[in-house]
Amino acid sequence: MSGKIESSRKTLSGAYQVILSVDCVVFGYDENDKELKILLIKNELEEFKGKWSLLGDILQSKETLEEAANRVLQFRTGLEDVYLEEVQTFSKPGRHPLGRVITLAYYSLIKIDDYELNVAKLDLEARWFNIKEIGELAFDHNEILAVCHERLKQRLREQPVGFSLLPRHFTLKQLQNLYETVLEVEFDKRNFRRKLKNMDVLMEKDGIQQDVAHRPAKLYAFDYDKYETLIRKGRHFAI
Amino acid sequence: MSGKIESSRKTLSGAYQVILSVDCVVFGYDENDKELKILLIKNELEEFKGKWSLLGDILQSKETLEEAANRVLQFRTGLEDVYLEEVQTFSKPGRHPLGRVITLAYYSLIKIDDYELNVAKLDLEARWFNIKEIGELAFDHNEILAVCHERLKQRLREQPVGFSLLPRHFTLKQLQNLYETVLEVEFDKRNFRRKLKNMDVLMEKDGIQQDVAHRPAKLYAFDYDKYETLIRKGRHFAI
DNA sequence: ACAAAAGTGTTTATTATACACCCATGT
DNA sequence: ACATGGGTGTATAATAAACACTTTTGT
Repeated sequence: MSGKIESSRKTLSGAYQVILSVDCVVFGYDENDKELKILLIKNELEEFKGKWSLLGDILQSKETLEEAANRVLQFRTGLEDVYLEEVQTFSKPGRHPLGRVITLAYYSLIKIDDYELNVAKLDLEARWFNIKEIGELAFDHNEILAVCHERLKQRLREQPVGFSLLPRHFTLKQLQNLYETVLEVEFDKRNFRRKLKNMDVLMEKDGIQQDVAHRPAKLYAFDYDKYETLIRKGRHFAI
Repeated sequence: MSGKIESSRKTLSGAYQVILSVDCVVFGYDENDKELKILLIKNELEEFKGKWSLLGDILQSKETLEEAANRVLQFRTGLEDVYLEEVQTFSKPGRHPLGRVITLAYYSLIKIDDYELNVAKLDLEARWFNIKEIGELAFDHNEILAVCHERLKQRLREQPVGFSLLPRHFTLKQLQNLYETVLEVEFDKRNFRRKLKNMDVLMEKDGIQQDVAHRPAKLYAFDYDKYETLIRKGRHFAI
């Protein structure tokens, strides 16, 4: 490795340049199958014929990386204002067969129902995959997926991000199912509910669950103001 | 923002390219003054005359970003194998006055004593600054510093990274001082020691503190094997 | 003998865990 | 009436927090 330091120069002319891309692991939670899913598209490069890829694109000149990631999400899902978090770079010199492309991995959480509403309009070649049944992806996307999945699990335990995967109104059982599925653990129903009640970050909604063949459950929504109050008190969200 | 998606193309020719740099917030802990310090160098661009900068450089063709960050650290401090963590990108189009330069922020933890040993050899224009007395830096480096400082505090609470800021052998008081300085809180001595004892991640060393005008304290070192055992048991390091 | 920091236990409050039954609804 | 999931409380264990004195060393 060279020990030379380039930034001592007073001009940028001739400096080594790269193509920067963003790749986004789009997570969705399927309540029927109780599965965590990710959205993939067919890759178009000869080198990766038949393989699936994460949603990505090359950074454009007038946007930040986060804006690029949002643009990709908007284009591929029709959704705006989705939860998006930068994860890390993948910069091995050989990771792209056609040249030096360095990618920034993001993960995103979307309400799978909202997405389904947009599919018809978008005429997509995208598909949802159960995260447990992902084969070999293009590029280093399996590695990116693994890192993002790990990050999601970590965040889910310490930040109120899970609500981004559920409909706006949900039952406590749905919330518990989500946590159990993604974290691959089981929680005691009473303790889980007590924990939520003690943190006091949910608001009760008026309606109740519809069309179920048993006692309908109460509906809740995440209450951001209550969450801020929790944080102001120096407490943390934790499951 | 354009809604076009470029990655559908089957070639990279003509794609928008950028200069990628790494910038590293180098933290050191000064035991005498009980201060968290960072290492800065004089900026050389006309636009930032007299301002100080983080340690950085432009990514070269055959290295990863992490390798670039290590190269910068090696060049500027003479140290290898220092703790280094990727934090986040800074990609606003106008952040560099001479062109589109996107930077990857890292933070690094070094043993300030080791560094001092190397200063003579290196003939550096670098200086340590108390993190509480940082003025206006070049570029968006104040923002980068703030984000990295926040990240350090967070890591210090949940990961055994603090030991990278202390000499290999340290007293429990030194460790507590470090935590109190960086986190800006105070801990009860007995509770702090009990917590460390219960986690069982330290090994006792044979020697004792030298040249102090009071009862000399026992010396300890971080024990990575014990830490791994802790993790294997499903427990976490936390202060 | 004095100064200065090292080292050490107990009590109390808080939080986490384990565990089982009755309730409301649709069929 | 029965099947299905909804909803609730208590006892115990583990962890965190608050708090003060004796010990060892150098001067």
